[in-house]
Order: sequence, then structure tokens, then C-alpha cells
Amino acid sequence: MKSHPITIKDIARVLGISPSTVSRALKDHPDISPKTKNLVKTFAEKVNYRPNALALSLRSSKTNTIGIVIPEIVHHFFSTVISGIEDVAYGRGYNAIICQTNENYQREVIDLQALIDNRVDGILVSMSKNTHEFTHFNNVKENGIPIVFFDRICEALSTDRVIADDFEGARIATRHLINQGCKKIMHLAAPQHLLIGKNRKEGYYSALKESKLECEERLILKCDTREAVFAKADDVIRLASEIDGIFAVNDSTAIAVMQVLQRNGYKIPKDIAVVGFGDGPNANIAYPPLTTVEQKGYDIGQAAMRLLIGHIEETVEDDEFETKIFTPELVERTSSQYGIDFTYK
Amino acid sequence: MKSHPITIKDIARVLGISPSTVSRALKDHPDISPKTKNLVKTFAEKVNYRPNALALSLRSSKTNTIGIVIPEIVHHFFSTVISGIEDVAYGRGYNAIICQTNENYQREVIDLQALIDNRVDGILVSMSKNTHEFTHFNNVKENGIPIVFFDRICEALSTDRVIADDFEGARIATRHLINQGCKKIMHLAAPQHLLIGKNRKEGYYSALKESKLECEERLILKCDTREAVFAKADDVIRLASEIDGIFAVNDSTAIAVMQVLQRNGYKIPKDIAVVGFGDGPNANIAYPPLTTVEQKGYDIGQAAMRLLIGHIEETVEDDEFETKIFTPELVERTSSQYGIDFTYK
DNA sequence: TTGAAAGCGCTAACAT
DNA sequence: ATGTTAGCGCTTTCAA
Repeated sequence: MKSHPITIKDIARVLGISPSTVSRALKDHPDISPKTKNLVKTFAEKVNYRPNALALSLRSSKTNTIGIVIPEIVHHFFSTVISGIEDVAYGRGYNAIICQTNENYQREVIDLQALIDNRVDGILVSMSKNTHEFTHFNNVKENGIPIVFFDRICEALSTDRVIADDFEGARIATRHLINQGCKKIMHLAAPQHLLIGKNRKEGYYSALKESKLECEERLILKCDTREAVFAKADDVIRLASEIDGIFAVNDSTAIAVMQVLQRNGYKIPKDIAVVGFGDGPNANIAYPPLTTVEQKGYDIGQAAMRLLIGHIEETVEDDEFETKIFTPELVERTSSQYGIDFTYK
Repeated sequence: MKSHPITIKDIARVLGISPSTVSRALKDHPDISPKTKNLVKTFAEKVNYRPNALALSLRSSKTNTIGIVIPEIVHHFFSTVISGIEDVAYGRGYNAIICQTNENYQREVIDLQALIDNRVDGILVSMSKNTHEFTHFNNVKENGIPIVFFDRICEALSTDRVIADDFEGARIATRHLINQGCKKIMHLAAPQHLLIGKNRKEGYYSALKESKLECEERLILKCDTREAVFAKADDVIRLASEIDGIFAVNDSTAIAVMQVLQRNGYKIPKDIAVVGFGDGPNANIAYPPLTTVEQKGYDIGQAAMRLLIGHIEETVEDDEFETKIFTPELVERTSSQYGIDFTYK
């Protein structure tokens, strides 16, 4: 049954009236007589008429669609952000096209162009790790399409931004370890050209300083994935005997480092306390359950979408930009209770 | 700079030629003279002309866009499927619109309608848990839009389908436990109105039968989420002393049940061996590392998209449907090594 | 080799 | 209260 969808013309022809009358009747235009309205509406209902969104968009140059460009859907944080975005979007009558770049700069360029070509009303972006050129973002702005960055923002562009306060989150996490009695805290860090990596390290430093603890370069290990931790297992073990706490840049490295230590005879949190940085629901599953700071992905998504709508619907000046900051929250579990002998009894 | 995007008309006006010539020149139509082509192309390049995808779609009634409807993006399995879909889609020039239903029937209906309204070329669906009415799927077919189901298929409709062989996967998992020496195996089951729930239970039964082990209803606990397991913790503990193995319908329940048991003094896998069913990368993180059967999400996504393209591009008959089955693979880790006294030393 | 005109589905001046 | 017409951006007959 591949018959083409019913159009307004079809209805007009069958009912013996003009297309414009049908169009008006369907949208309750005051000029149209009640009986005509009724006639048209019931018939449209019967044949299951649906307006062609393409035609509507072309005519109004408004698609009611927004684009989301993110590095990877599989990351729990990003999935959460998407949910936040979608819930606001749906509520306001917008559809979302999601593009994942897989951290690939070329793909990001292509995705953005495709969104422009499809005339989306606005775009939400979290930059790929490998993006160092920004003309494709400028291209979006030049096409008159509002753009809002979240999490992985582009500092070179003036736009709306929604970010997690990584500095503060890291400081809270490290401070928590210090409060538990830790004096020599290792940090597993992300690459320093990423804001995330830089800010979390700075927050860690800041907490150390405010407690007059020494900041030592050699206590910082550059590894931000599970695999990287295992690859640097020797370095971890070499330092293990002199440290009493670890602040990891994300949960997967936190869990991995606990496992490396446990395999080498260390007790968590008895010998070494560990705190992660929330990127998922793994924290509960860990052994022992992982203390972590939770990023407010859902809230970030909502905020980003709201900012975008502000620009799309021009309730806000074109060149008036805002930065929203969400401070992560410490979720205390077992892994950070320094000195405690934990075991599932 | 909110100037409207350059159109073919704009180019025609500036160059003093007709829109049709511009259109033809841009697509290398043989009738157009080399010099005109060159003129047009270099100018188009200079002003960064981009065809309006909306206009193109309206005219050709082909959007080069497909819709994906899934219960939840946050599930690792679905994210993986999406990656598989997208990689094939991109390669063939299709964009994807992703909709999540949050397991909500109403939302599924709305999403599907929105995709129809936007005239997508085809739709990939994994049904919500709460869907028992199928007119919205029929609606898609009646609009001449090809539809392919994956994972959570709709048995009532004849369409292409791509599924994991849950029966076989469950059988492999259970058989593995039996081979490890387990004789009394509990099953944590999903709702039986879901194929996933039914098939995995049947596979479990089948493995028991082929080893002449008794199938006992009371060894089946209906819980398919982490929370449900904790809610039924008492039932688990009541049975724990008489069982020696557990086959869980997914990894989160497997990990949860291990934790419930451990908190009550049972050793895994020494006292009770556990096998999960792969829905994510958590298996490695578990304590002890979880033996599980891995679903081939990426492959499933690829296959589904390929089938869909077959129908979109009509390289396959309209009413010719295929079912592709992917058998999961056992990934052996520690949790299933019955009798072994596991601990991070 | 190029241009004029019609039409994809819809709406909104502008008639009547 | 309803119809006619033009146009959103593009392609494609048909004509020149």
C-alpha cells in the first residue's frame, strides 16, 4: 500500500472546495464557516490526513528541529544530557537530531554541515577531543543558526555555554579525602589540553593548598581510561606505599586503580582511600562502592536546551550570551572511608 | 549576520543566467558548456552555496533520513546498536533521527507519527516494554515507509527483524554453569510477556533438561533490574543455601544478586557461581569479574540498517521479509568458576 | 546550450 | 465565507 500520503489538495478535490479553504478550516481560521470546518475536519480525520512537515518547514523556514552533536552516545553522562535536552525539547515542540562524532574532527565538520543543510533551528554541541579548528562552528553562526555549547565548550567562540564546575567538583572530592585523614593524595589526570583535565587538576591542587599540603608533580599520573590505568599499573604500584588517597579524574579510572591496588595486596579504603568523578552508574557496582562527585547531566541538558530556545525564539538578544555553571555533588560511599576495613561480610 | 542562506536564484541573478542553468551546471549536466559550469561552480564555491535539503526532499520525496525508535539511549546495548546503524547509514548517505520512548507507549506513538510527518525514508524500531497495541506500526507501513524491528521485535507484524538469539544465549550460559559443576541453578527472569524474558527462560530450561536436571518454578525469581533484586533480597537469601548457581537475565541483576549474597556471607563463585547476560561494559568492573554472554549490538545495528536500505532502495521485494539472528558469545570471567575461592589477594 | 514554466505541499496576501 | 495566486528552493520537462 505505497499510495502517497493524502495532501490538502486531495481533500480539496474530493470535497469540491479550494485548498486554501481546507488549510484554513484545519487551523480554525475565523473566516471559515462552522459547517465547512466540520466537513473538512471530519473528513481529514477519516482519511488520516497529516500535514507534510517538509512543506511546512520549507515555507516557514522553521523546522522545529534542533541538532545535537556529541562525542559518544555510549557515555552515560552524554546519554543523561540528551534526556534532559529531549524532555525540554519535546515540551516545546522540538524534535532532536543526534549526531555522534566518535571524537573525530572530520565527522564533526560533516555533521554540523548536514545540520545546517537540513536547516535545523538551533544546535547543541559538545566538542570532540580532537577539535582545534573552529571555522565549522563559525559557519553555523554565519548561517544565522543559534549554537549552545555544553560540557566540552569552545572558548574561542562567544556563545551560550553550560558547564559542570570541574574545578569545584575536584576540589570538593579532594577536600573530602583530606577530611578523611589523607595526607598524600595521588591524582589520575586527563590530558591537560582538555579543559576537563586542566580544571580537575587545578581543583585538586587548590584543595591541597588550602590544607597546606604539598603539591607534587610526581603524584600525578596521566591516565584517563581503564586501559591507561592498567598500562601504568607499575607506576601506580611504585607510588602506592607512600600514598594514602587517590582522586581519579573519572569513575572508570577510579575503579580500575582500585582493582590494580587490590591485586597487589592493598586494601581499599583501609590503606588507600579513593574518590572518582561521576561519569556513570558504575559507582554502585564497584567494590567497594565508589565515592564520587556526580555531574548533573540531566540538568545540564535542560539548561542548554532552554538557552537555545531563548535564542531560537528570540526572547533574548542575538549577541547576548550566558554561561551556566553546575556544581557537582559529592556522593559518599565506602571507597573513601580511609582506615575502614571493608568487606562484604 | 542573519542573512538568509544563498539560493540558486541568488546565484542566477548575480551571474545573469537562469536558475535552471545554475542547477544543471552544479550537477555537471552534459548540456551545459564547460565555461558556464566553471563560472557557476567557482562562484558557488566562493559564496559557500549549499543546497537546501528541505527543498530537495520536498521535491524528490526522499529525505535520506531514517528514524530510530528505542526505549532508552542510556542502555549500553542500545547505544552500541545505534553506532552500528549510524556507521552503515553514514556510509550510504543517510542521516538518523533518534527517538527515545523511555518505555512509554504514548511516546512511541508520538515519535512514530513525528517520523512519518517528517517523511523519513525508513524506520528502525525496538519496541517499548509497555506496547501491546500495534496500529501505530501498521500506520507506518500504510504510509509506505519500510520498517525493521530489532531486539524487541513485534511478532504480530510481518517485517524484517534482527534479533539476538536469546534462547541460545541463555542455553550457553546455563550449560556453562552446569559444566562448572552446578546442579541447582536459580534464574532471575524478565517479564514473560517480553520475548526476551520468555526466550531466556526457555533457554535456561532447555539446558537443564539436556543435562537431566530438574526444572523448578520456585527457582525462578522475577526481577530484571538492580532495584528489583534488592527488593526481593529476602527471597534470594531464603533459596541461597540450597542453590549453587545463578543465571541472571542481565548483567545488572547478576551484579546486584552477587552483592546481596556477599552481604549475607556467601562467597562468589565458591559457594554460588553466577553468569549474567551482556548489556554493558560493567562485567569487568564487577567483583568478582562477571562471566556473561555478550550480545552483538554493533552487528545487530549494522544488519538492521542494511535490511532497511534494501527496502528503501527497493533492491528487495516489498513484501519479502527476512529475520536475522545473532547468537551471543560466552565471555568467561571469574564469577562462574564454581568452587574457586576468589579474592583480590 | 540555455531559458521559461510548472510543480513538490503548504500558506497568506489579495481578490471576490 | 471562499477562491486565486504566488512563492518557499529546487529540478525537469518543454521550448527556443
